[in-house]
Amino acid sequence: MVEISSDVIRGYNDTMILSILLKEPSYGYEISKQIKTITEEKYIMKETTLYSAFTRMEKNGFIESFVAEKDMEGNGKKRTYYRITEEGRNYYESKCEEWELTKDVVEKFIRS
Amino acid sequence: MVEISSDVIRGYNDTMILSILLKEPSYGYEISKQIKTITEEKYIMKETTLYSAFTRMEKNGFIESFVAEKDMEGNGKKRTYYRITEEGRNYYESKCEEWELTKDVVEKFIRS
DNA sequence: TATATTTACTTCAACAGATGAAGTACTCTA
DNA sequence: TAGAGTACTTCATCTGTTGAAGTAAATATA
Repeated sequence: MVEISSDVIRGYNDTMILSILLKEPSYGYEISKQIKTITEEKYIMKETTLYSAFTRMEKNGFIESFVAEKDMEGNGKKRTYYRITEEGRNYYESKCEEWELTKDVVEKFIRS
Repeated sequence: MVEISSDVIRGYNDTMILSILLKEPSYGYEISKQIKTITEEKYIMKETTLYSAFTRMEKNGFIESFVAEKDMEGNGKKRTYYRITEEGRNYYESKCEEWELTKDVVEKFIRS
């Protein structure tokens, strides 16, 4: 089985998280499960990678956090939710452009 | 202008170098110029990145070095040439497979 | 012939992001 | 009431990239 190495996906962890936050605010555990589902378990983001991405992106102004005691139905434990900012949206857009370029570049070196 | 960040291309610097060495042995300065040409200057590998990749890959057994005083025409200065090994070829092949998977995964998070 | 540019590297310290290990604590289910 | 699931946090370590700086031979230009 081929596995994705961290050096390859490194530049896109933040982008994945932001793409999920584009739809609605969410929190760590939920985002982690979504990434697993969306990629059909081809990629599982490590907890430490995820939470350190939150810290970094909040510092960079790409996301904002707020604490919610319970979910809408009054279930679950306290969570830290994150919401994407305007800067986050812009960053996401620029990453999408960068991806097209990266794909072009890398594929010149990949056997077809 | 969109620029490729190091975190994105990180996992593919070694692959690019190996793909050039698949054709014939080469050396730093020449490989660097080839990458620039092949990518139409969309990606320029930094010297330190390139030379540290050589050290790492030689240690990993993906490439072997030999010194040539001059080129075929008797021009130029002393160079350290690198030749890809069987392990290097295998590594290259596995990276190509990994790339297909990575592309699939990343594109699930990129706006189309 | 003197100077500038190109070729061909090397060394080193600093940095950022990913990671494993370990721990905390609450909630839900059987 | 025990165990699984939820929801994180802290910390030390590792790897690859990078900037800055330096070395030195070969070639082009004036």
